[in-house]
Amino acid sequence: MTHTKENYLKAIYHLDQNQEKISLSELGKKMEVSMPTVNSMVKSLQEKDWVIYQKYQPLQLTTKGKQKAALIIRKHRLTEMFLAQYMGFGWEEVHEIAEEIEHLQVDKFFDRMDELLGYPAVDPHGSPIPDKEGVVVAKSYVPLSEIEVGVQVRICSLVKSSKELLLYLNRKEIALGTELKIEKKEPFDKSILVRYQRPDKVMLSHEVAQLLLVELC
Amino acid sequence: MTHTKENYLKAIYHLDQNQEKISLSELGKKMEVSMPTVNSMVKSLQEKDWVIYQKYQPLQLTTKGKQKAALIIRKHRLTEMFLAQYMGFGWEEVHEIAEEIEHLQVDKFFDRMDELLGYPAVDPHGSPIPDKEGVVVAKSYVPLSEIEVGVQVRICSLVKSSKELLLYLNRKEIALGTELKIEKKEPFDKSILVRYQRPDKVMLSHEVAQLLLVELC
DNA sequence: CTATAAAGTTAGATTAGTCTAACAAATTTT
DNA sequence: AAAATTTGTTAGACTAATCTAACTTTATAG
Ligand SMILES: [Mn+2]
Ligand SMILES: [Mn+2]
Ligand SMILES: [Mn+2]
Ligand SMILES: [Mn+2]
Repeated sequence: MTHTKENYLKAIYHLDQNQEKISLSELGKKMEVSMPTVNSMVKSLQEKDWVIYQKYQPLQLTTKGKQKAALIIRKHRLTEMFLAQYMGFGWEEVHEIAEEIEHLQVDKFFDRMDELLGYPAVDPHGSPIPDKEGVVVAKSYVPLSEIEVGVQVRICSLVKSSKELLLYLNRKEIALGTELKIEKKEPFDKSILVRYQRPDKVMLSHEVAQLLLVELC
Repeated sequence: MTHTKENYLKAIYHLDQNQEKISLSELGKKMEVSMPTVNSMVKSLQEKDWVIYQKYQPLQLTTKGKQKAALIIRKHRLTEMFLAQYMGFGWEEVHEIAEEIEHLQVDKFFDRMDELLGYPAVDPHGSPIPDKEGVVVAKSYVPLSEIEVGVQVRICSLVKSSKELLLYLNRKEIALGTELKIEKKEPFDKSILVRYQRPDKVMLSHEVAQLLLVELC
């Protein structure tokens, strides 16, 4: 399995999480390649039994493909955790580096990271780390946008951890584990006013609140 | 620059250290590829101005090529040091892992390792780490085999750090920094008897003694 | 100084991953 | 239902890295 195919498989896996059916054009967009490229790639992924594909039909990951993808994601997330915990990188820096490291073939390296980290369950963005069999145990959190006024919650994960969001949260001093209380909800734009370890109350847009996954506390 | 070309360049660099002239067949042997493969590769390395090459003539690294190679070796050795110091890998394990990691393109990662390690000058086998400009400052040590009886020395580096040698040294409890005194030299097979932090004296073959680079202490 | 052997080259093929251009099928809009 | 748009396919080309087979040049050994 090549570096390239691993990235396709991961992309398909992530698309699979959000939609049931995966179109070639979506995959092409995500991978930033032309349609003929994606077309020939899915044929070759099919030959390895990682996807099911028929002309003009949407793409589907096989169980085998899902597992393969999960194992790459395991490497990715373990790496992110290691970069954050052991090397002092910020949560907004780790993804880019892990994107390369995830393709290393030497298992020893990832096993040692796992051990040093004490077998972590989640990455620095709160996403679950698949186990060595490729099984993912994901907790079901609720978007902050759906919490009622007066309730106290803890930030546990993010829907999409784009660098921009992470830098925004840094500026607001919001991190995983931050506990906050909903002070007020503005019906007009659905923005919310929250209070946490800062002196002043902070306003969060609906857009942001939708991306923050929380649990009650 | 691809992963593959980086490995060729490194191989040429290492051959260059030992011999003046580098033949394609040697390079082919080192890289475990056929002669036509090595032939077409050197042509392509030449186009990038990393080597000088003319039909039927031995290969030569350009200054540019030497620098490129040194920067890859910098990544390799920094990685080895990090694996040993921060992740608890043995000196016999690090090379194989570093062989993969050295190709990562993300400079941030290597810079952070360098910083965390306190800008080390040598790798876990005592080989010098080239600086960010690709300049190598190599100390000139002496093989243990050339030291006279009665002299006290410190092991500082190895001529060739094969896994087999490293495991042998582990068994003998010899590491970088080990200080030893030559007790006796056997003229017949040039083996030497040494004493160090062990209760008993230890016999080292000429073969081994040639590979251990020492300085007086 | 010829005859082998070793080293190096060329030609041609293969696989992986990519592209553009041209066309076809499916979907959406009018 | 026809037209327009989007989506997907095919054909053909390119680069990188590799191989085998056949040949040539250079080196070595009688
Ligand atoms: Mn990530
Ligand atoms: Mn990747
Ligand atoms: Mn090494
Ligand atoms: Mn390598």
